[in-house]
Amino acid sequence: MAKVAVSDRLLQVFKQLSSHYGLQQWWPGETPFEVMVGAVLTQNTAWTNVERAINQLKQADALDAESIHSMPQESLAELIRPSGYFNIKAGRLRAFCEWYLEQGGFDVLKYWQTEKLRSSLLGIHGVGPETADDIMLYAFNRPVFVVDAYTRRLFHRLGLTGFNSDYETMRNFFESNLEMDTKLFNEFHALIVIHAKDVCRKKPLCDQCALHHFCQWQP
DNA sequence: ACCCAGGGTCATA
DNA sequence: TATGACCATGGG
Repeated sequence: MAKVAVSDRLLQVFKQLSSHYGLQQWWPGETPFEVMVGAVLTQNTAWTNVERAINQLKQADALDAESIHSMPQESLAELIRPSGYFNIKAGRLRAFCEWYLEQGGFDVLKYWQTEKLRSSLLGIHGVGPETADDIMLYAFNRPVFVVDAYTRRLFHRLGLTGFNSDYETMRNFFESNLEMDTKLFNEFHALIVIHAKDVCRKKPLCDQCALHHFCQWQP
Protein backbone atom coordinates (compact mmCIF):
# COMPACT_ATOMS: atom_id res chain seq x y z
CA MET A 1 0.00 0.00 0.00
CA ALA A 2 1.24 3.45 -0.94
CA LYS A 3 -0.11 4.92 2.28
CA VAL A 4 2.02 2.59 4.36
CA ALA A 5 5.08 3.50 2.33
CA VAL A 6 4.44 7.20 2.92
CA SER A 7 3.96 6.61 6.64
CA ASP A 8 7.18 4.66 6.86
CA ARG A 9 9.01 7.35 4.98
CA LEU A 10 7.73 10.09 7.28
CA LEU A 11 8.81 8.08 10.29
CA GLN A 12 12.21 7.49 8.73
CA VAL A 13 12.66 11.22 8.25
CA PHE A 14 11.59 11.83 11.84
CA LYS A 15 13.98 9.25 13.23
CA GLN A 16 16.83 10.59 11.15
CA LEU A 17 16.27 14.13 12.37
CA SER A 18 15.65 12.97 15.91
CA SER A 19 18.84 10.94 16.15
CA HIS A 20 20.85 13.75 14.58
CA TYR A 21 19.56 16.68 16.61
CA GLY A 22 18.20 15.00 19.74
CA LEU A 23 15.22 15.92 21.88
CA GLN A 24 14.08 19.52 21.35
CA GLN A 25 11.60 20.00 24.22
CA TRP A 26 9.67 22.80 22.54
CA TRP A 27 8.16 25.40 22.83
CA PRO A 28 10.56 27.88 24.48
CA GLY A 29 8.37 29.62 27.06
CA GLU A 30 7.61 29.18 30.73
CA THR A 31 3.82 29.22 30.58
CA PRO A 32 1.11 28.39 28.02
CA PHE A 33 0.27 32.08 27.79
CA GLU A 34 3.86 32.95 26.99
CA VAL A 35 3.78 30.32 24.25
CA MET A 36 0.66 31.92 22.78
CA VAL A 37 2.16 35.40 22.81
CA GLY A 38 5.31 34.02 21.20
CA ALA A 39 3.26 32.32 18.49
CA VAL A 40 1.77 35.66 17.44
CA LEU A 41 5.01 37.58 17.72
CA THR A 42 7.05 35.10 15.69
CA GLN A 43 4.94 35.53 12.57
CA ASN A 44 7.47 35.94 9.75
CA THR A 45 10.05 36.99 12.33
CA ALA A 46 13.32 35.60 13.69
CA TRP A 47 12.92 34.07 17.14
CA THR A 48 15.78 36.12 18.66
CA ASN A 49 13.73 39.25 17.99
CA VAL A 50 10.70 37.69 19.62
CA GLU A 51 12.74 36.91 22.74
CA ARG A 52 13.61 40.57 23.12
CA ALA A 53 9.98 41.57 22.81
CA ILE A 54 8.90 38.98 25.38
CA ASN A 55 11.66 40.08 27.73
CA GLN A 56 10.45 43.65 27.46
CA LEU A 57 6.94 42.53 28.34
CA LYS A 58 8.29 40.64 31.35
CA GLN A 59 10.39 43.57 32.43
CA ALA A 60 7.30 45.77 32.30
CA ASP A 61 5.46 43.10 34.30
CA ALA A 62 2.96 42.93 31.47
CA LEU A 63 3.14 39.34 30.24
CA ASP A 64 -0.47 38.53 31.05
CA ALA A 65 -3.75 38.96 29.23
CA GLU A 66 -5.15 41.64 31.58
CA SER A 67 -2.10 43.89 31.30
CA ILE A 68 -1.79 43.53 27.55
CA HIS A 69 -5.47 44.14 26.99
CA SER A 70 -5.78 47.16 29.28
CA MET A 71 -2.62 48.87 28.09
CA PRO A 72 -2.81 51.57 25.38
CA GLN A 73 -2.04 49.92 22.07
CA GLU A 74 0.71 52.44 21.45
CA SER A 75 2.49 51.39 24.65
CA LEU A 76 2.13 47.74 23.73
CA ALA A 77 3.60 48.42 20.30
CA GLU A 78 6.58 50.10 21.92
CA LEU A 79 7.23 47.13 24.20
CA ILE A 80 7.13 44.62 21.37
CA ARG A 81 8.99 46.80 18.90
CA PRO A 82 11.97 44.43 18.48
CA SER A 83 9.72 41.70 17.08
CA GLY A 84 8.94 43.77 14.00
CA TYR A 85 5.53 44.69 12.51
CA PHE A 86 4.94 46.13 15.97
CA ASN A 87 1.83 48.14 15.11
CA ILE A 88 0.20 45.19 13.38
CA LYS A 89 1.18 42.77 16.12
CA ALA A 90 0.04 45.08 18.91
CA GLY A 91 -3.44 44.94 17.40
CA ARG A 92 -3.24 41.18 17.03
CA LEU A 93 -2.04 40.62 20.58
CA ARG A 94 -4.80 42.85 21.84
CA ALA A 95 -7.41 40.95 19.85
CA PHE A 96 -6.01 37.68 21.10
CA CYS A 97 -6.09 38.76 24.74
CA GLU A 98 -9.62 40.04 24.36
CA TRP A 99 -10.69 36.61 23.12
CA TYR A 100 -8.65 34.90 25.84
CA LEU A 101 -10.27 36.92 28.63
CA GLU A 102 -13.76 36.63 27.20
CA GLN A 103 -13.53 32.85 27.13
CA GLY A 104 -12.26 32.70 30.69
CA GLY A 105 -8.55 32.05 30.18
CA PHE A 106 -6.48 28.90 30.08
CA ASP A 107 -8.26 27.08 32.90
CA VAL A 108 -11.46 27.17 30.88
CA LEU A 109 -10.03 26.82 27.38
CA LYS A 110 -7.97 23.76 28.27
CA TYR A 111 -11.17 21.71 28.53
CA TRP A 112 -12.52 22.68 25.08
CA GLN A 113 -12.78 20.09 22.35
CA THR A 114 -9.93 20.27 19.90
CA GLU A 115 -12.00 21.26 16.86
CA LYS A 116 -13.93 23.89 18.77
CA LEU A 117 -10.73 25.36 20.16
CA ARG A 118 -9.03 25.46 16.78
CA SER A 119 -11.91 27.09 14.92
CA SER A 120 -12.33 29.60 17.71
CA LEU A 121 -8.65 30.53 17.49
CA LEU A 122 -8.98 30.94 13.72
CA GLY A 123 -11.75 33.44 14.33
CA ILE A 124 -9.36 35.84 16.04
CA HIS A 125 -8.15 38.66 13.81
CA GLY A 126 -4.46 38.05 13.16
CA VAL A 127 -4.44 34.36 13.99
CA GLY A 128 -4.05 32.28 10.86
CA PRO A 129 -3.69 28.51 10.49
CA GLU A 130 -0.04 28.25 11.50
CA THR A 131 -0.32 30.50 14.53
CA ALA A 132 -3.47 28.67 15.61
CA ASP A 133 -1.73 25.31 15.28
CA ASP A 134 1.36 26.50 17.17
CA ILE A 135 -0.98 27.42 19.99
CA MET A 136 -2.95 24.17 19.72
CA LEU A 137 0.15 22.01 19.82
CA TYR A 138 2.51 23.88 22.09
CA ALA A 139 0.17 25.66 24.51
CA PHE A 140 -2.74 23.20 24.67
CA ASN A 141 -0.90 19.97 23.90
CA ARG A 142 -3.32 18.94 21.17
CA PRO A 143 -2.22 16.52 18.43
CA VAL A 144 -2.12 18.98 15.53
CA PHE A 145 0.60 18.96 12.90
CA VAL A 146 2.01 22.44 12.30
CA VAL A 147 2.77 23.29 8.68
CA ASP A 148 5.16 26.15 8.04
CA ALA A 149 7.32 27.35 5.14
CA TYR A 150 10.12 25.01 6.23
CA THR A 151 7.79 22.04 6.21
CA ARG A 152 6.65 22.85 2.71
CA ARG A 153 10.16 23.29 1.42
CA LEU A 154 11.62 20.23 3.10
CA PHE A 155 8.96 17.72 2.12
CA HIS A 156 8.73 19.17 -1.36
CA ARG A 157 12.45 18.55 -1.76
CA LEU A 158 12.05 15.08 -0.35
CA GLY A 159 9.52 14.43 -3.09
CA LEU A 160 6.63 13.77 -0.72
CA THR A 161 4.38 16.82 -1.12
CA GLY A 162 3.67 19.66 -3.48
CA PHE A 163 5.03 23.04 -2.49
CA ASN A 164 1.95 25.19 -3.00
CA SER A 165 -0.65 22.85 -1.54
CA ASP A 166 -3.39 24.33 0.58
CA TYR A 167 -2.60 24.53 4.31
CA GLU A 168 -5.35 22.08 5.27
CA THR A 169 -4.25 19.71 2.53
CA MET A 170 -0.72 19.72 3.92
CA ARG A 171 -1.90 19.25 7.49
CA ASN A 172 -4.17 16.40 6.46
CA PHE A 173 -1.31 14.72 4.65
CA PHE A 174 0.78 14.52 7.81
CA GLU A 175 -2.04 13.80 10.22
CA SER A 176 -3.39 10.94 8.10
CA ASN A 177 0.02 9.35 7.60
CA LEU A 178 1.24 9.58 11.20
CA GLU A 179 -0.10 8.55 14.57
CA MET A 180 -2.11 11.39 16.13
CA ASP A 181 0.54 11.74 18.81
CA THR A 182 1.08 15.10 20.46
CA LYS A 183 4.65 14.32 21.47
CA LEU A 184 5.52 13.14 17.96
CA PHE A 185 4.05 16.27 16.33
CA ASN A 186 5.71 18.45 18.93
CA GLU A 187 9.18 17.05 18.26
CA PHE A 188 8.69 16.72 14.50
CA HIS A 189 7.87 20.37 13.91
CA ALA A 190 10.66 21.51 16.23
CA LEU A 191 13.16 19.30 14.40
CA ILE A 192 12.06 20.63 11.02
CA VAL A 193 12.73 24.19 12.19
CA ILE A 194 16.06 23.32 13.80
CA HIS A 195 17.15 21.48 10.70
CA ALA A 196 16.23 24.44 8.50
CA LYS A 197 18.26 26.78 10.68
CA ASP A 198 21.20 24.39 10.72
CA VAL A 199 21.79 24.03 6.99
CA CYS A 200 19.85 24.17 3.76
CA ARG A 201 18.25 27.62 3.85
CA LYS A 202 18.16 28.46 0.18
CA LYS A 203 20.48 25.66 -0.79
CA PRO A 204 19.34 22.18 -1.74
CA LEU A 205 19.73 19.40 0.75
CA CYS A 206 23.38 18.60 0.57
CA ASP A 207 26.18 16.43 1.89
CA GLN A 208 26.24 18.09 5.31
CA CYS A 209 22.51 17.73 5.64
CA ALA A 210 21.06 15.17 8.03
CA LEU A 211 18.57 14.12 5.37
CA HIS A 212 20.60 14.05 2.18
CA HIS A 213 20.02 10.29 1.84
CA PHE A 214 16.33 10.91 1.27
CA CYS A 215 16.52 13.92 -0.98
CA GLN A 216 15.00 13.76 -4.44
CA TRP A 217 15.16 17.47 -5.04
CA GLN A 218 17.13 18.74 -8.04
CA PRO A 219 18.20 22.41 -8.24
C1' DA B 1 23.64 46.74 0.29
C1' DC B 2 20.80 42.86 0.12
C1' DC B 3 18.17 38.86 1.91
C1' DC B 4 15.16 36.81 4.99
C1' DA B 5 13.02 35.48 9.42
C1' DG B 6 9.11 29.58 13.17
C1' DG B 7 2.57 34.76 8.69
C1' DG B 8 -1.69 37.16 8.02
C1' DT B 9 -4.79 40.54 6.01
C1' DC B 10 -6.55 43.18 2.46
C1' DA B 11 -7.36 44.82 -2.26
C1' DT B 12 -7.65 43.50 -6.86
C1' DA B 13 -8.66 40.45 -11.21
C1' DT C 1 -8.70 31.07 -6.48
C1' DA C 2 -4.68 33.39 -6.90
C1' DT C 3 -1.46 36.77 -6.94
C1' DG C 4 0.71 41.27 -4.94
C1' DA C 5 1.32 44.98 -1.43
C1' DC C 6 1.97 45.80 3.07
C1' DC C 7 3.65 45.43 7.68
C1' DA C 8 9.29 46.49 10.19
C1' DT C 9 13.13 44.89 13.29
C1' DG C 10 17.72 42.74 13.50
C1' DG C 11 21.30 39.28 12.03
C1' DG C 12 24.04 37.28 8.35
